[in-house]
This record gives sequence, C-alpha cells and structure tokens, in this order.
Amino acid sequence: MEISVEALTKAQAEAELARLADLLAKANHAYHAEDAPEISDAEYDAARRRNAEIEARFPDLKRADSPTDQVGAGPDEGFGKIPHAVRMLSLGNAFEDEDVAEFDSRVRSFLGLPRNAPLAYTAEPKIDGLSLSLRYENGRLTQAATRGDGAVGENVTANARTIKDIPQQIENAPETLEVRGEVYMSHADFEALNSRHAERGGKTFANPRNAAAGSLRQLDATITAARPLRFFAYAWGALSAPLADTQMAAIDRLKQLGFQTNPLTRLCRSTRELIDHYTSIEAQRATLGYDIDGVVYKVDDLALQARLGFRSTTPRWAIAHKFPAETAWTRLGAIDIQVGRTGALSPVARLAPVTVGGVVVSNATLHNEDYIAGRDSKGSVIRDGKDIRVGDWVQVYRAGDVIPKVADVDLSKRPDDARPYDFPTTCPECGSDAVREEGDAIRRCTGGLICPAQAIEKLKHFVSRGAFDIEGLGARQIEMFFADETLPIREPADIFTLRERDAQNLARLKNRDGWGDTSAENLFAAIETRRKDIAFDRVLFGLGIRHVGEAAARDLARHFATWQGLEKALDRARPAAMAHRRADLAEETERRRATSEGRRARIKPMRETAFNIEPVEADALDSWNELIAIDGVGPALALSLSDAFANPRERASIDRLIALLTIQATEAPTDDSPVAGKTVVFTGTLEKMTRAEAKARAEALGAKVSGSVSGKTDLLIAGPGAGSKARKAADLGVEIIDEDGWIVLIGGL
DNA sequence: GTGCCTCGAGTTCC
DNA sequence: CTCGAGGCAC
Repeated sequence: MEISVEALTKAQAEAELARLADLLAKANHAYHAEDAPEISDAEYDAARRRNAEIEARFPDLKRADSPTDQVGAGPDEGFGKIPHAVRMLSLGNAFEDEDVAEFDSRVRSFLGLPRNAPLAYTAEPKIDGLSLSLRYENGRLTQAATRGDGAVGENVTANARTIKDIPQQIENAPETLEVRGEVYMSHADFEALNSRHAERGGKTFANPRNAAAGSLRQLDATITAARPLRFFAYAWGALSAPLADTQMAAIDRLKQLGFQTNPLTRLCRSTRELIDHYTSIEAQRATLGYDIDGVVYKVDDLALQARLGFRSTTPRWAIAHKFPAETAWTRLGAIDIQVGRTGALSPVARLAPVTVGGVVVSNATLHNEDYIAGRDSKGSVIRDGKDIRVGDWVQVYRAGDVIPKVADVDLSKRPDDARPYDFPTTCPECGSDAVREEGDAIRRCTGGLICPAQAIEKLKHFVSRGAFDIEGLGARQIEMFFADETLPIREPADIFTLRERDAQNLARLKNRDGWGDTSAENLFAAIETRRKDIAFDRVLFGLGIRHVGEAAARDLARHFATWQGLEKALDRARPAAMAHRRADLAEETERRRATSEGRRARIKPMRETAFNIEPVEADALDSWNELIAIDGVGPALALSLSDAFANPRERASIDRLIALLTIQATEAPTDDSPVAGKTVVFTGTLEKMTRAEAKARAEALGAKVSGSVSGKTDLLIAGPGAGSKARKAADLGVEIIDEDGWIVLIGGL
C-alpha cells in the first residue's frame, strides 16, 4: 500500500518522487513512442496526481526532470500556444427582459419559424471563472487550453491535470472530443486560500475569479495542484462524432463521461420560462457557494444551432442574460483629457478609489463631451439631463464587469461651488485647435503628427499585435524611445534605423540601465525579422489611418496585392477625392450659413454636389470608383486613406518607412469551396432555408452575396416566383440553379 | 429613408 | 467591453 502524502517523511517523499518520475517517464515513452501503454490510464493518472501532491507538500524536493513539467509529447515552455480547432467565442449579452424577447425573435426570424412555433432553449447559470478547452484523444486528456483571443489559447495542460473535476481518462467517448467549460473557485475554498496566504503574509486575491485565474496560470503546476480549483463542463469544440441531438442531452452525456455539469441547467419552452428560471437562479445566487454573473440561454436543438451558426464574434444561437452590475458611489476628483492616436479627446474621470464588484476602481471613462453634459450622441437626454461636475458624488459600475463607467450623479450632494465642466476646445497636449465635425460625437485635435500625443499613440499602434508586433518593443519601450535624445524613435521608419544609429552612437543602448548586450541584440534582431518580412495588410493597418482597421486593411491588401498598386490607385484617385472633400466643406459652409440665417435649407447630398463644383477627369473617377467598390470600403474610408497619402508630411513619413521594408504581396485567399470568391444572388422564394440563413452559409463558404444581378454575378439561385432577376441573369448568361441545386453545391443543409 | 451588422477606436485593471 | 459610425440591404 502507498503511504498517504500527508504521512510521508521527507526522505520517503524524495524516494517516492524518484520512483514516480521513472514510472511516468517510462509510461510516457511507451504511450507516445511505442503506442503500447504499460500501465493503465487510471494508474497513470493516479501516479501523476500523487507526484503533483508530493511536490506541492515538499516544493524543495521537486526534481529537475519533474513529470509535472512535462506535457504530452513535449515540454511546456512557459505557456505554449494552442490553436483552437473550433474557435472559442464570447456570447452576446442581454440585460433586460426585452433583450431576451428580441433574441428569441432574431432566432425565429433567422430560421423562418413563426412566433408561436415550439422552440426550446436551455438555461444555465453563467459561472464567473475562466473558460477552458480540454482535448481528449481516445479518451485520454492530451491538451488543455485557455480561451486566449478565441483563435489561439495558452497551453495549461500540466495545470489542468491537477484539477480534480477534470478526468484524465474517460470511457466510451468519441475518438476526438474537446470538452469546454469553466474553471472556478468556490467561496469557501477562496476564503480558506486567502486566510492561509494572509497568515503567511502572502498576497491575497481580490475575488474568486482572480484567484482561479492566478492559480491556473501558474508556470509551476505544483502550485496549481495545491489550489482548490473546480470545473463545470457546458460545451464542446472539435468532435469526431456527435454527442447528442440536443444541448440538454449533450450535457447529460458529458455528465455520464465523468464531468461536473451545473445542476441548475433547465430546459425552457418559452421566453417566459427562461425569465422565470433566471429569476429563480438570481434568488439562489447568494447561497450557491460560487460566483455567477448571469444565465446563459442556448437553442436546445443542435441541428438548429448548426443552421444558426455564428456572427463574427458570437454564436447566433446563444445569449448571456446578465445580472445587473454592482454599483458604488464615490467622489469625482477631476476630469482629465486623453488624446488618442486619431486625435480624439477622451475625458477620463479621476475618482476617489472605490471597490466595485471586487475590484478597486479609480478611473472611469466619461465617453465624450455630450455624455458629461447629460446627452447622448443623438441629442437625447440621459441621466434625466444631469450633467457631471468635478466634486460631484457619482455612481460607478463596471460595464460587462470590466470597463468602469460613471452612471449617475447625486445632485443632493453637489458642492455649492461645482461648475459645469468646460470641455477644452484646444488640445491639452499640443495646443492645436480641437474641433468637432458636423454630426460627430468626438472632438479631435487637429495637430496631426505635430501633436506628441498623437505621434506616440500612432507609434504604439504601429508596434501593436495586429500590426508589426515587434517583440521587446511594446508601449513602455515606445514611450522611452520617443522621449530619448540620443536614440529617438519619433516615427515608424526610426525603428528600422535604430541599430545603425545605435552603432554610430557613443551612448550605446547596451550600456544603459536595464539593457545589456543580449537584450539590445534581441531587440535589433526582432526588428530585423519584421523588416525583412512583413505582410502588406499589417503595414497598412500599422499606419493607423483613421477608418483603416484590421479588416479594412486586409480587404485593401487583397484587392491591390502590392503596396505600389495601392499607392498608384490612390494617386490617380486623388483629384476625385479632393473634389469630394471640397464638396464636403462647401456643404458644411452652406449648412452653417443656412442655420445662421435661420432658414431650414434643404442640403443636397454630398455626391450630387461634388462634381457640380468641379468636373473630374475620367481616370481619377475610375480609380475612385474602384476604391469604393471594394467590399467594406466607402467614401469615408477612401477619403481618409487618400488624405493620409496626400498630406506631404505624412506621405514623407510613409515613404521613408516603405523604403526600408520588404513587404510580402498579398494573395487572394485560396478556398476549396465551389462558391469561394464567387458573387451569388438569391431570388424568388427559398423553401428550405431563410434568406438570412442562405446568405450566412454562402458567406461562410467565401462567397459574396449581392442583391442584384449584374455582369459581376457568377451564380443565381432562383426559387419559385423568380421574376426580373432571373430574366436578367438569363440575358447575361449567368448560371442559374434552383434551391436544391444550391444545397447540393454547398454540401447539404 | 431606415434598420441591421460589422468594424474601428477608445477604455480599465490584473 | 461598449459606443459610434460607416457600409449596405431592404
């Protein structure tokens, strides 16, 4: 018999660790290399767990070759990255009962179900912890990954193996099964852990969620083993065989496989029942023994879930009904103005520190000028029109339990001398005029690159993750280099001349505080890696041009393929862009004049006036039209892009950068779906799926769905009752198929 | 002209 | 995470 871990002497523990290390190493080798396990999975798991427990009790005895540190086939370096086979998405939120009713209507209208047709949902508590994806191959746990950004998570396999609710081995499971759920800590375990830490003078956690997060993300799995983490399973990712036909049955199946599932999961047959269950869970909230922050509703029928599919970041078939956020009152000490990369002036509330939902908050966003004054962007009254003043007592909450916001003001506590806030009309960073354009909620600094705040924020954006993502050159380093006198980085091109300038400099980087030979060389090497090989869309996104985010940059890069292609198109389109800009200005001047004269003049839309002012040559017009014909690119984006390239100062900075880089041309995505890259049009009545569903499926397969038939149309799907579109398509020689043909083409419903 | 939907931009705290 | 606004379909 094994001696219990608590009873082991130190010498016994040391011998035991050696034995277990040997045993597990052999078992690992047998399993991975020879595919012939020498011990049963249960024995393997028990050995692994015992090893972790002994290490937790005698941390100083932990071996250099500790099995805890070895994950599956390879060692775990820090936290490796694991791409999710099926993306881990977040959920849409509902706050009011009406939001739940709207969710139900959205689902029904997407599926083409009448209002009174039966439609069942599951409802379960939303655990406030961290989501985790567990991969089982042939019943054995092989990988555990955090959510990460949804596409790629962190490898926390060694840590997950120490959690008792997570089985190492499951029977009668599909060959491949990814189980998803929430890691959390109970209230009781959290209190005990904190008092244990407090006794030892260690740091305590602010709340169970942080404690669970901190425990799971330990590099040393023996620490995780000593922390009382738990796990509820509620979903799945990749599967080699379906678990069940319904959500409810799938959850039952997970339970049979040995996972903990939440006992408050219910099947509900109407929004009324959903709300009732929500109310019931809310009433039990305080006595559950663990934190929850709402109730999750899911369409029960998995076939319907599949039809509903996903929007860009959330599934259409589920929603989180959140409990009202916790609020707190505190005093507003000051209002500061921050200047963003596009020059936006954002007011930030400096608050007397106050605890909201287990976190101490001392800053909160005030959105914009109108929000402070008590209006929303459309001019409607908010907070009963109460404005926010320095010195006021304000109510703070954390939107989505994350972002602190000021919700309300207590007028009865307003100091006599409190004055309405005067929003600055000049930039606090550079003194340039800060202007608010017609219809815009945001006031912006007009200083452009002259404004140090804008320059530095642009640089931070340039090195950010979606752009150049240079290791060792984050926001902190950018601030440091921006202020540097001998080795400054004031614009993106400066990054790529850093090494050369450093070499010419007496005050070398490696001799500075916090820097050495290795760190300086690592930085130069990281910069060089990106300089030699960077994707076109990343460069474009990195420039930080207004309206050009990641998606738009990708679309533009795909369309133009090369930097020179884009540059030429913009230069050619410039006269048309300038005509638009002038027409814009003329329109605004006209509106001002009309308003000042007290007339309600009817203003012509921009496009009608634009070319009345100044005819533009056909070449420029063509280029402009090519630009705004790109999916997702409209006049606002095209104008902003054109402006950036037309501004001499900005263009020079861009040219200096481009001259230093080797940019990869972008190829159109290759997709093997038969409709990928095709433009398709639906007409007539679809009987097997709704319009919205057909469109979503087509887009998911890489097709572009258009509303009208033109020369660019590749395929028309015509249902019964098709009329003029079908005739036009026939005239143009466009391929026409019926709904059944379409369903065959896309590989079934 | 109106109403989604997606994307961009700005934000806090650990 | 949220809000605003651009883009696009209806």
